[in-house]
Amino acid sequence: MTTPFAVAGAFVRISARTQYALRAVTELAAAPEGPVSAERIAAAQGIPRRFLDNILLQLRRAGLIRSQRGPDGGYWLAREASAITLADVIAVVEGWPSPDEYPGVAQPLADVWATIREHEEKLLTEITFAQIVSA
Amino acid sequence: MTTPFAVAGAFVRISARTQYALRAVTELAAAPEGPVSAERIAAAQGIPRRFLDNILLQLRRAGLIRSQRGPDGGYWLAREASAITLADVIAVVEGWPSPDEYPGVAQPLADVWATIREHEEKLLTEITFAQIVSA
DNA sequence: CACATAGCCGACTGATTAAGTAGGAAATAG
DNA sequence: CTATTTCCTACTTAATCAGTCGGCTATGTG
Repeated sequence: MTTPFAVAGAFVRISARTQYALRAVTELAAAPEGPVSAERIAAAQGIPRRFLDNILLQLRRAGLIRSQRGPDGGYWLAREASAITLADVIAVVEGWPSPDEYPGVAQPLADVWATIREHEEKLLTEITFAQIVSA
Repeated sequence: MTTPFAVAGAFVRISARTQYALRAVTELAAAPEGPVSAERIAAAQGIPRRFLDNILLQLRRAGLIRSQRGPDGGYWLAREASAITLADVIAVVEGWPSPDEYPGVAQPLADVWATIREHEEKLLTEITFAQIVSA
């Protein structure tokens, strides 16, 4: 990753951390029953190993995934893939920020952002990882 | 602006520079005939003066606004407000980057970003500053 | 029990970008 | 000629991101 932000549009910036998180969860959703090691996820998705540890830890603390230590340990989804949305993951690693104010005549701009945000939010809360892996 | 990014959503991040640019153009769109000084814009929109200079320069070089030096000089729109879209301004200060690849099973995620991006782009290229100031 | 495996955890570093500043030069109106 | 206001390059500072480090803790196997 050369640029700090991977990008999908002028405004739509997705941090490497968020992408990695989404991809890791996707990997878990696609895996058969049983734990998947961080090592395997890292290899499959080309994610720096130590960084991934870090992210998986965060996801586990948030209750999205579970883990098991020791040999043949690893990670798995805490709920079914059909019950985890993209928004769930994003909320954990990025948080959902709140909009800010616009002075005077520029106030209507805020409505535009709100529209974009709502659309984004709708999409992300509707798409589950079950859909992602079956696409 | 305390945070580096003002934010409209989890992914939709708008830099201060871009916001200032949009607000400055909005100010020009709302103003009566004749030049508006950077000083006035800065005051009306709470934009750091020197920073604004910088941004206005960029907008002028891109041909979106025109300027006049000296007393009672200032800036005005190069075209009618109804012929300048939000996307025009954003393209100048941010540019429109291209999407990137997703490995293996996570590939469908790219489609989601694409959807978000398309919606965003559609909106931004449709909304003009005439609409903003009359909202 | 020893040992290998694999997750757990906080702190830290380096690079990049964003945000804003500085110092003046060049025009233009009165 | 003086005040005003834009023009322009370069610089400084602060934040964030991306990724690393070192070591600890749990757990299955022989």
